[in-house]
Amino acid sequence: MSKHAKEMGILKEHLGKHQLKFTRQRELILDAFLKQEHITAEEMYHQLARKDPHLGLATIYRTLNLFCEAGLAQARHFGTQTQYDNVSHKGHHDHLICTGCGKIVEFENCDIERLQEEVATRNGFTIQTHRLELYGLCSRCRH
Amino acid sequence: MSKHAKEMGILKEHLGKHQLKFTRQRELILDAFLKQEHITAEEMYHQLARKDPHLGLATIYRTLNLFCEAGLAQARHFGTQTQYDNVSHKGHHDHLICTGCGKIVEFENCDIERLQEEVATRNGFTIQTHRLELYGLCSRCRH
DNA sequence: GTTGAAATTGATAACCCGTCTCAAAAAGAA
DNA sequence: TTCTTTTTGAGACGGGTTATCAATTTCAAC
Ligand SMILES: [Mn+2]
Ligand SMILES: [Mn+2]
Ligand SMILES: [Zn+2]
Ligand SMILES: [Zn+2]
Repeated sequence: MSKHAKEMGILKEHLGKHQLKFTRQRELILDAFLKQEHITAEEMYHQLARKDPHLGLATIYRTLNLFCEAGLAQARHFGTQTQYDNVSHKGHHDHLICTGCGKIVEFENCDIERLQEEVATRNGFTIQTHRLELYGLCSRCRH
Repeated sequence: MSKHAKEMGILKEHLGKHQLKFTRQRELILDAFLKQEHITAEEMYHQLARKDPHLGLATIYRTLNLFCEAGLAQARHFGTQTQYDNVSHKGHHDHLICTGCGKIVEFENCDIERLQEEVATRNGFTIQTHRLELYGLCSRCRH
């Protein structure tokens, strides 16, 4: 049994439902993706160049976006490039981002989420998604 | 006394401190900007084309960024284009965004802000800025 | 295992948004 | 008015992502 059998199953189910095909590239990219917390398309491009020098950047973008549709990833726009966030084996979470060194810390806070719901309700909204990012200096960069 | 005397004063003070000049374009753009809650550079470009058909898009971008430096505006990246948020006469606030009609509602919630500080402290971070956006359907779009 | 329709891939062109460049114009202190 | 400095407008440019399209691969049906 492969290391990422569960996620591979999720992907295959999504492919089946949308008459999409299981390819060597999709398998390769999923394997690499699941080893990361966050990764950009370019980073993955360079990383995978060793395993398959012919893998195109467009394929990486297409595949990471496919993972988002399948619920395995979530696209986040921290800085200039899109970060693809691995959410397959942890639930929703938000981020602390160090403006000094770029370090990213994940966190989850039910109290904040609850207050968000309250705000939405008070304004007649039904929340579908949200984005909470805290930018600042980590302990190392403060000194 | 002009309608936007206070903000014009803030701008002029900023200009003075940085040996920048007060121009017809900057005055025109500030006047238009202060009538909005949020606006993109393109929107303002088209809107002002009537008053001055020769006003360049680059000037609008430069001037809106200047307003950010002067503390009159804040750049926000809701969708694909940068929204310049009028913060001159209200303090910091966050946003509810309707994914149906694009409506944007501003809100402020001290409890959420306090919890954010707690999360940051717990992780050794000092917050500089944050971004909180709640995406969902407004009451009209839900039906 | 072959066949053949449908999906996918990779190279690269196109795209979008925003910034940069630079010569001409405007500001404003003296 | 003079003269230096800043600003402007037109368009070129740049980074990140998506669109295009011919060649290849997948996979269901024989
Ligand atoms: Mn994350
Ligand atoms: Mn606002
Ligand atoms: Zn840091
Ligand atoms: Zn709506």
